[in-house]
Amino acid sequence: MSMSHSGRMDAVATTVQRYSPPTSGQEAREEPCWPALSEAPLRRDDAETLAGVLRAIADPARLQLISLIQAARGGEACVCDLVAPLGLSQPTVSHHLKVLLDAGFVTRCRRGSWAYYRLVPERLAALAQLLA
Amino acid sequence: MSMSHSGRMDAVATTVQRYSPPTSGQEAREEPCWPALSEAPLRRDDAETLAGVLRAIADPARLQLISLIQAARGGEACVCDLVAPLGLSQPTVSHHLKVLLDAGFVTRCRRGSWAYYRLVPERLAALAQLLA
DNA sequence: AGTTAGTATCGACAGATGTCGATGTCTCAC
DNA sequence: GTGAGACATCGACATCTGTCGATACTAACT
Repeated sequence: MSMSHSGRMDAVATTVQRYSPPTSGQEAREEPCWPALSEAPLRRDDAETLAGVLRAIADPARLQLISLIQAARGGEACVCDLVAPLGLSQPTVSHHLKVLLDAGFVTRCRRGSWAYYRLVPERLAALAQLLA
Repeated sequence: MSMSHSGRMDAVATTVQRYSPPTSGQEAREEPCWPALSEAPLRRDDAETLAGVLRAIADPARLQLISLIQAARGGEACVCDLVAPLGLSQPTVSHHLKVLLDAGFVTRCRRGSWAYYRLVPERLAALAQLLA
């Protein structure tokens, strides 16, 4: 409520469609405010954007990925640590991580030849607040 | 928090797969507790159940339905009131409402030849709490 | 009974999605 | 430079999903 809450979705849309990976590491970006679900009526394009974000986590493999990354030491995990627990092929895991990345639920950080993924808890929190 | 929070998913699963419509009207049922997303690691079947619930609302038409029902007078709306705002055919709207019904996000109550749908706000709230 | 109106179900179809093997890209070690 | 390992991308395929028109069902009203 302290921030402007009436911003439209356009800014969010671009953020969601392709979540720019932090080119140099950290994340220090505005967490966007979606229009609350209780603010009816929801416009069609707002609904599409919101549905896109929800669809990103409406998948068992991706939910397990979120869970695994959160539980990992240091709050980060690389792909090779996630393949076995999921029981899926490496390309498939990479694909799911990319979906989560594009939706802004995780960030990627390359170190050596490994790619470490971390959660963006504010993203989940924002979504939760929106549903409540 | 007052209720037992460590219940497994099995009971939930059946509730989710086919949400028994209140045969005689009211809703007075246990709202199930999913395993929190933060309680890692998430089992595969738990992830599937949770993903199923999320998929039910990860659709623009269904999000708009939720929004429209909530905004309707008396907190309820019949199908004929929802067809026009959504711009979809009546069978399609009926289909989406059934998805929401099966997932427990709405209840149905027939009065005359109309079918009135209401939200189950606890369902959304439970989902929100789970993501946070 | 017949008619009308509101919903639900069915069958079909196009488009989206999850999955994999094969291959490309990048980084490090030798 | 060569090779090996970690990850991403590509192409293909089967399955799932949203959508509609047609039709069946149900309740009210003549």
